[in-house]
Amino acid sequence: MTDATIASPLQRLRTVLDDAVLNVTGGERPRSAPSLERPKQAAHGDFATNAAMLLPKIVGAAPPMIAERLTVALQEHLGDALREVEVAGPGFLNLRLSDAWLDAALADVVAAGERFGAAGVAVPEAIHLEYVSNNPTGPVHIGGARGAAFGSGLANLLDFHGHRVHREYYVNDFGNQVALFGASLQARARGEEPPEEGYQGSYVADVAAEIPDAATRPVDEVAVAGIALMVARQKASLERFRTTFDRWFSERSLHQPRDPAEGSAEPRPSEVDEAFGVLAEQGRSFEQDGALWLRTTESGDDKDRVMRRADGRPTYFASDVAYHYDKRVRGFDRVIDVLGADHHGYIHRLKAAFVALGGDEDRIEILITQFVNLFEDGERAKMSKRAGEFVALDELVDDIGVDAARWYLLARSHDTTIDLDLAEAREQSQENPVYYVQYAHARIRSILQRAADGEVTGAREGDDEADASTAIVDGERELLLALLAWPDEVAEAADRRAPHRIATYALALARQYSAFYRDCPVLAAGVPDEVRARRLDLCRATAAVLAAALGILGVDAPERM
RNA sequence: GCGCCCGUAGCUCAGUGGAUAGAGCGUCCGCCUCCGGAGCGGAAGGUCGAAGGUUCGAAUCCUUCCGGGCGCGCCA
Repeated sequence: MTDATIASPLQRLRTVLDDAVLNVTGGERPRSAPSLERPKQAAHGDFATNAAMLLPKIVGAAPPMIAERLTVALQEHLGDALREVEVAGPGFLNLRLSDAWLDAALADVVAAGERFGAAGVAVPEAIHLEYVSNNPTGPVHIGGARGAAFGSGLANLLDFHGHRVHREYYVNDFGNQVALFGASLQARARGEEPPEEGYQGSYVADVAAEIPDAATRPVDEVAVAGIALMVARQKASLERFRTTFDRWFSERSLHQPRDPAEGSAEPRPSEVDEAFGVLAEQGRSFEQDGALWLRTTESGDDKDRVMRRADGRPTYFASDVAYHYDKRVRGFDRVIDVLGADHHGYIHRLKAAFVALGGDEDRIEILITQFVNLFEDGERAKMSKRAGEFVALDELVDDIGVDAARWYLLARSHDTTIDLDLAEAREQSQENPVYYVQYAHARIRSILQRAADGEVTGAREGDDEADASTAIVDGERELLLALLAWPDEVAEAADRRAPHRIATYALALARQYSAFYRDCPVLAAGVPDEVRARRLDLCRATAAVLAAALGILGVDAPERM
């Protein structure tokens, strides 16, 4: 079975519902697709739909009346699979499915294994995803940590959903900050203080010590060597944080002439110059006061932006323009930039550049991650007091661990500020949500291992009084319904660029499993074989979905803890 | 002043048109003859910042206002 042929049980049910709707309307579709979701209350059935309430204008009848007609249509389509339908409230249709349907659905889930819920996207895209992009003149700081958690989580999520994701880090290795970094390194190598506006962090001396002859070499060579070392350090920090990239894109490369095209001896102009040429051709740029400007106001910016100063030096924005030119030329279906909150003012100008260079406005998304405030027992935390440094990603990971750090940074929507209490994430780690989910996974794996070893535990008190019925009980049903929601959760989270939804879902599923674990013995003697088989399947499916969810979040799914 | 984000339980946060608004932590009361107690059950706790509006229906959409964060360079 390939990914493309994995149709989720719920998806098939939705198709039936759509058919029923078309039957009732005579072929016309409602403006918005009918919902098909688990109702909040168990009394409202396995699934509920608002379909009847979307159709009054089309059908010319009141929702309850339409619901009755939908009921008939659904009964025709589903037959015995449908155990019960009721019209409730303002026109909701509450569906209850038969054991046979549920068993078949479970079989589908188990067959799909860890790929259940994967590759569900209707139109896969090649997506360029840029995230973190810290300056290479210091360690990855807490803002970068959030960008890393969100960016890598989003990349994993989009990938799981069926897109092709290219992960990229933009290295700002160009401009006067690089020169300043070089000067700071050389000063440290000579045992001097860095320049007034230079880099003061303690890491500067460490890096300087790794550069041969740093005290005497030309300062620009020191700068280049220093940047290379810093990038390597960032790479190591990020890999430890389970955040990787397909490419580390050099800003400097945008300013350098490129190798000749095939069959030519002439070097090609830099991408900056080429982008400038395209913009001039398109009439998107203009010269004023000797400077070269881009008309970013056409994309909602509050003023136009300079790309090249009167003295010929490019601005930082020139690099952005060329970088987005490069992204566009590389031929992705979509470009997503993940930026920190302090860059939200750049949204318009980046979109303007992308569009001016021939990109489609709907093909670029700029996502802003909000700030992270660290607390320690309710007080503002001061982790790194070394001058000139923000709290480093490494320190955070040393303190609370990769799994907790990723969970806390990824379990919340990217556009809300996070107040992270380190004492809570660290000292109460035993009761941390992330460990709760991991525990559920480890516990299931343990049961599955025992089952594989042929273990049967003693009958539990009360078990022998139970009849030998093989009907699906509430604990099984609720867990299965939670599992069936997984593909929808993935689709929703991916479409909304909201990996935090995966964390919310994983926690809810782990809770649901706990209820099942409490009420439904798997290995106990006296459990009918058919029931044990079903419960083992539920265990297998839950473990697979938890592992997939944790995998998206970049959190370990341990076999034992 | 203008722009972006946020305002939901004591705290941290889910919930972007559906039925009685949820979780974790914290607090209180219970549960280890039982597949992993890193667990389970229960309780208390909410004018969803405020006021209008749209709708059969609003935490969710619109308007205004009030709080908080961030940004408004020919710096990078």
